[in-house]
Amino acid sequence: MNYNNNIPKCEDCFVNNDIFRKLTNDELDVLLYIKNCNIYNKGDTIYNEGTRVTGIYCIKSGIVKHYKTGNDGKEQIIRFSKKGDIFGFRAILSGDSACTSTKVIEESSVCFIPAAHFIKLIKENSAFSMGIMKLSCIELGDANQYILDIAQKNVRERLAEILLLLNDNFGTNDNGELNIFLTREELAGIVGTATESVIRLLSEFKKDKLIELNKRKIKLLDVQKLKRLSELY
Amino acid sequence: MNYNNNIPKCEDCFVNNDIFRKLTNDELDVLLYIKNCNIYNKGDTIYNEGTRVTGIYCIKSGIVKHYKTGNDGKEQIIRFSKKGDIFGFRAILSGDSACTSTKVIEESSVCFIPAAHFIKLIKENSAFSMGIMKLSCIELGDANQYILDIAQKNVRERLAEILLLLNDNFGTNDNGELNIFLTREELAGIVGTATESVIRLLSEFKKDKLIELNKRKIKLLDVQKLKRLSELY
DNA sequence: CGGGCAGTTGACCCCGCTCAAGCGCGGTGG
DNA sequence: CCACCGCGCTTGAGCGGGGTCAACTGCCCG
Repeated sequence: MNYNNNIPKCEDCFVNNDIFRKLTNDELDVLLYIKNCNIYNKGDTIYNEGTRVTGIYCIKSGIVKHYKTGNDGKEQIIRFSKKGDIFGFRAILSGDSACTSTKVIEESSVCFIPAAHFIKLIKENSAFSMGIMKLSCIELGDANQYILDIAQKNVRERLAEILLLLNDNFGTNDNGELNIFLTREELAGIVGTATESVIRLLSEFKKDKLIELNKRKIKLLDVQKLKRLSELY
Repeated sequence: MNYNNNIPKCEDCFVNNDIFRKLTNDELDVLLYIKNCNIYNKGDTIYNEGTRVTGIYCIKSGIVKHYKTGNDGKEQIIRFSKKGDIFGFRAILSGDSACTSTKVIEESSVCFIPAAHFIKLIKENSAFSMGIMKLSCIELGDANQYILDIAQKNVRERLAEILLLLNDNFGTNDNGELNIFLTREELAGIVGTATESVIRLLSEFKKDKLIELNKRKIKLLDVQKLKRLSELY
C-alpha cells in the first residue's frame, strides 16, 4: 500500500451510485481535506473479517473483492466493489467488526474517510443519510436473492448467472471480454462450488458456444441462452 | 385479517431492538394516532414478493416468516420477525418492491405506519434514522453469514445451526420446547434442503439424544453437541 | 366415511465434491 | 541460458451426500 499525494476530488467518482452527490459543495470541500487516499496493489488486504473498521472507503479506480472465510479456509466471495462504490460502512453503522475481508484484485486507488466524520455527515445531511440507507437496503436485497440462488439453483445455473452479473457490473472491453479477470478458484468462490466444477462447466459453456475463453479473459457469446440457462429451474 | 380497535402503544413493544425508543414522547403520541393495527390469522399473507410496500410493520405479538419463492415454487425462508421487530422498511428505503413475501405462522397483531410518516420520522429524528440504519446493517451482516453457511456447510451442519438459532431467537417454554412450531417443510425451507432430508436428520438427532421431538415441538437436549456439530466443517 | 395434508421411510441415482495425476507457463537461481 | 520449481489450470476416476419419486400412515376436518 502506498500513500497517494494526489488526493482525488469526490466529483471524479460520481458514477454508479450517487452517494456523494448528496453532499453540499461546502461539505465536499471539507471532505477533500479530511479524507486521504492510498494505492493498493493486487493482493493487498484492506481489512480482515473480524477486525474493527475505522472508517469508510471509496474506490477511485480498481476492483476489490469482499469475502468471508469458511471454517475450512475456503473463501466465499460476497460481492465486488469498483470505481465510485463505497464499503466499510456496514461495520461502522452496525457497531460490529467487519463481517467480510476485503482484498484487492486489481490495483486500486482508494479514499478513506474516518468513521467520526462519516457519522457527522450522516447526522447533519439527511439526504446523504437516506442515500446510505438506500445503499444498505439494496445490498440487503441482493444478499437475499443470493441466498435463494445458492439454496435452490444448481451449480450450472449459478455459474451462468454469475457470468451475466459480472457482465452487468463490469462490462466488456473492445474485444467483448469481461472487464474483470478472476482465477478459476475465485469464480468458484463466488458461485459457491469447487474449482474443478467451475473449470468443467466453463469448458462445457465454451463447447456450447455460450462463451469464449482465453486464459482469465471471458467473452460472453450468447447472453440470451445464458439468461435462459440461469433462470430455468 | 381483522382490524384491531384497540391500538397498542409503542411502549408495549420496547423489546429486542430499541428503534422506537429513539422517538420523543411527542413523536410517539403522534404515531399512536397515525398508525393502525391489524390482527392476522395463521396463514395470512401480509404482502407478496414483487408488490409495492406502502409502509412499515411492527409486530405486537405473533410470528411471521419472510421468504422468497424459487422458480420451481419452493419457499426459501430468509428470516422471521416477532414481537418488537419491524419489517417492510427495506423496500421503502431502497425504492424497490418487496424482495420477500411475508406470511403469518402464528396469529399476529401487527401495527402499520404509512411510508410517508416513516420517512418523515427518519428525516426529522437522526437517532431514529441511525437506529434504522443499524438494523438494516445488522440484517445485512446476518444475510452475508447465511450465504457463507449455505454455500459451504452441509445439510446436517446447517440444520443444527438453525435449531440453535431458533433457540436463541424464540427461546423455550416451561417444557424446554422451542417457542416456534414449524412444519418439516418450513424447516427445510430455512435450511435450504428437501423436506425428506430434514425428517431423516431430525430423527438422527433424536436417536443421538441431541433433541426430543413431539409433533412440531422440538426440545434441544444437548446444546453443546449441537454447537460443535454446526461449527465443525 | 372419505379426502387431503403432514409426516415418514425406503429405493434409487445423479450432481458435484474429492483425490490424484499431468500440463503449461512464468519466475528464479545456479 | 537453461533447469527447476510452484502455481494455476485441466482432466479423469470414484463415490457419497442428498435430491427425487413412490408408497404408506396418521390425523384432522368436512
